[in-house]
Amino acid sequence: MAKARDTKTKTRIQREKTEEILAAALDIFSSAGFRGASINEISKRAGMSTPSLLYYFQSKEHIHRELLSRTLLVWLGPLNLMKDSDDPVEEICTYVRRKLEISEQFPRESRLFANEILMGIPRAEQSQFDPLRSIFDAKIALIESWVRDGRIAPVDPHHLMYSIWATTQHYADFESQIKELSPEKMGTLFRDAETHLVAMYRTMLVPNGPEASE
Amino acid sequence: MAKARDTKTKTRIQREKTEEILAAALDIFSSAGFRGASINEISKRAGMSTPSLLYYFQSKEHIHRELLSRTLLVWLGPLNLMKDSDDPVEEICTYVRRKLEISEQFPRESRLFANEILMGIPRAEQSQFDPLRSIFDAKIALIESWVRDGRIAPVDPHHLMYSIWATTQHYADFESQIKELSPEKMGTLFRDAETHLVAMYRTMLVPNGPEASE
Amino acid sequence: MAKARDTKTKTRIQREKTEEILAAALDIFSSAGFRGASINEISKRAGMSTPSLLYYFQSKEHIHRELLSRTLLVWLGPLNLMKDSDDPVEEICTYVRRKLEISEQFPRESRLFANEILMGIPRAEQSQFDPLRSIFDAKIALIESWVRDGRIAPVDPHHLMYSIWATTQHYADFESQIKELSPEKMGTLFRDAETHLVAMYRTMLVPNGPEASE
Amino acid sequence: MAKARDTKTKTRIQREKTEEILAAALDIFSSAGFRGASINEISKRAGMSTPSLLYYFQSKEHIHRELLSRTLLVWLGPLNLMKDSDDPVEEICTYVRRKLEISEQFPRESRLFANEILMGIPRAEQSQFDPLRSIFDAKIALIESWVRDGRIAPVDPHHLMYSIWATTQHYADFESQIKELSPEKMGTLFRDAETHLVAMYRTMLVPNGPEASE
DNA sequence: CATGAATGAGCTTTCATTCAT
DNA sequence: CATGAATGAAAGCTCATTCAT
Repeated sequence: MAKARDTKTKTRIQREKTEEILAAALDIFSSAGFRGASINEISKRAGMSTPSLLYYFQSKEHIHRELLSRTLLVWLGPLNLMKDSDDPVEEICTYVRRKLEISEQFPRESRLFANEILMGIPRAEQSQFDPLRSIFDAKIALIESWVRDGRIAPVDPHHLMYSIWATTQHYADFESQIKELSPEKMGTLFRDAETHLVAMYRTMLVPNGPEASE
Repeated sequence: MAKARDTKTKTRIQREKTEEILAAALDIFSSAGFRGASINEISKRAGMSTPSLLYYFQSKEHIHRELLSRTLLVWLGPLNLMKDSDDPVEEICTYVRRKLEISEQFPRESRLFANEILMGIPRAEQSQFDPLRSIFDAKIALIESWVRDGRIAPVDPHHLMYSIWATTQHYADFESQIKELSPEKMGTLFRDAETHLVAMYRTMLVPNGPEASE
Repeated sequence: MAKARDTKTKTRIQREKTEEILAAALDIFSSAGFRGASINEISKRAGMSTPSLLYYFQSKEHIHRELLSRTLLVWLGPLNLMKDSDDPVEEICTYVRRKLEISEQFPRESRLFANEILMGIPRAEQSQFDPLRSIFDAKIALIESWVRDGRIAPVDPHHLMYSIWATTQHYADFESQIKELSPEKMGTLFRDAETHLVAMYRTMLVPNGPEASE
Repeated sequence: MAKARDTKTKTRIQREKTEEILAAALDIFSSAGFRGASINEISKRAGMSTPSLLYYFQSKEHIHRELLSRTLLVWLGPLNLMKDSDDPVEEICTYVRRKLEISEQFPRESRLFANEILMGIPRAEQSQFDPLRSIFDAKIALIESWVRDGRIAPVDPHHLMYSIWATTQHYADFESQIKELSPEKMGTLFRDAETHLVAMYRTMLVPNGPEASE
């Protein structure tokens, strides 16, 4: 009845342990997948016994769920920042830049997220992805309005979004392949990627003058 | 001599069973990951006992290895077809189309492949990626020559390739996310994606400003 | 109904195959024990499929049983040759020599036999050891008569027999230990053993003259 | 840290369980051999679940290794006690008596040991026999010195040792055969064996012909 | 005769989880 | 709070054996 997970108000020590567990779990889950990870391994990396770990989290799934929730927040950060603007092309390019930065700084989170989707979103409850859905719809509407007003080139907003996600997340999710194929480019990978992607999306999105359209 | 896997020349029944196992294994591996998949589940789906399955494949790893090899062949198909051409922009656009078609027709293979890379390409499977490497280098050199000759817009060949892979594979690998976010678009997903991607890469690659085009 | 094991009259080919199987099985059983040996391994070494092997022998146990029977015959050979004689001491020494020769020439058989006894004679039916029992009793009686007549020194016939068996079989059964402890003596092992053992038993058995026998 | 086998300092319960497991394992290993024994059987006899057993010992091999180590200590006990002495013949006879006592009191250990050697001392366990080697060499040298000084009859020390081992261990290792052949002698088996063996080795080792004795 | 094919039973081991202290 | 102890379930895999051809 005194279990950490039952109380809303946590002591400092409880919060610290929770973070240590999540840090360890992120390492393991992101490099072995949910099924490939064992809570023994996680507890060992977190420097505690497995029963201790399960004192803080009801089950392996609960740890994973919490990690996924946090990852989603990180993931949504750049998207939340995309607002209507005087310069929609640059607004989108900024989104690309921020999204790429997330890949660079949170590659394990990106892989955790990718794995979840790759496996068909099996565990996460519908509800976990709800925030994403409503924000996504809003931003799609925003881009649609930009297109409608001729402020960016005509483009399918959904596929634009998917392209941005794909290209930016690729550098985190497929890092091992990139390392395998072009190890010599790793030093400036994210800088070059930014240059490349921003150029690509800018070229694509700059609207033709109304006279030259078509 | 006694076991199916020992013989080079397979009987009809061996070929059939082998294919049935691989089909079942592709289902399971692509939706559960290597560790998440159990050979019990695979054998059940293939309609045979687990020892029967192991009569045809030495181990779980051997099944996975074979699947990965075949997947790599499929994966390399479009890349192999990319050749020097009078119209390099269209050559690349054709590559994009073919790569997208692979995603549409072999989504499970794509996810198997993605999972492998996401998990960091475990050492055991590394050598399997060797053929990819040499073909990749050749095609990078080809694109470089097109850039050098001014036949396509200046672009970093590596990042162009990564972008193409990312954007085309996304439709297979992140399908569950797409279904979650825009179920109403699933009907024409790949057609729309093709339109979008081909437009994007064409815009990006056409060598000169619009005034000088053609 | 036509199975080889059912018919008493075997064709030449059947006899050959049977021998090949037994030769392979002796190798495996003697170096891995009954449980440690697998019929797959045996059939592979015999150069045939496992079902073929089981065509000639009903089961793993049947192979083992046949091997054990044959081994017993070999084992009994020297004992059978021990007869009443003018010089009982030499008769026993000759038995020692012959028994040692068996160890030298049939070490695998000796180990098979030893393993069976070590494991408590679990499989062999009572009946298999019956011939040994009656011959043993006869020879014990013979030795007893020699002792009674003062033709050899007073000795407990049972324990004399056990000593001879122990010391001669040791060179086959514990060969790996001897190799480990005195590899430099392996070259002349059996010659030295013979010298040593014959001297030991002769010293022990030579009767004191009647006047000196306390 | 979490597992019993990781800690150097064991709790009372750990020591107890460890001993229970080893007791059960000795029963099973000595009567079925390493391969023939299953940890399921061992855990059942020890009154615990198989995972519990594996909580105390990493693997089947580890249990066996520990048993073998302990057995070697018991085995070496009498040999260690053999020292230079005023009466080398009696010293050796005492060794024989002690060795025989070990066979009587630790027959399962003797069979475990014998089985290991019979199977050729699998590589994994080889290093465990190192202590035996050095002690053996020392005692061989001791006996050699006795021979050199004429304090015992000329004898090959290696073969003397092998004879002693063979004859004393025989009563443990081949017990089932003895029971089969002379059940009526089981009551006084070890007492008779001692009489017989001590007489045999004394006769053999007393340095001079009977005329000069004392 | 010979063997490819098939499988139930069993093997060693791992894992997520519970419980008592 | 923390952990030593315990286990049912399931994993990958081996094995002796059967059966149809």
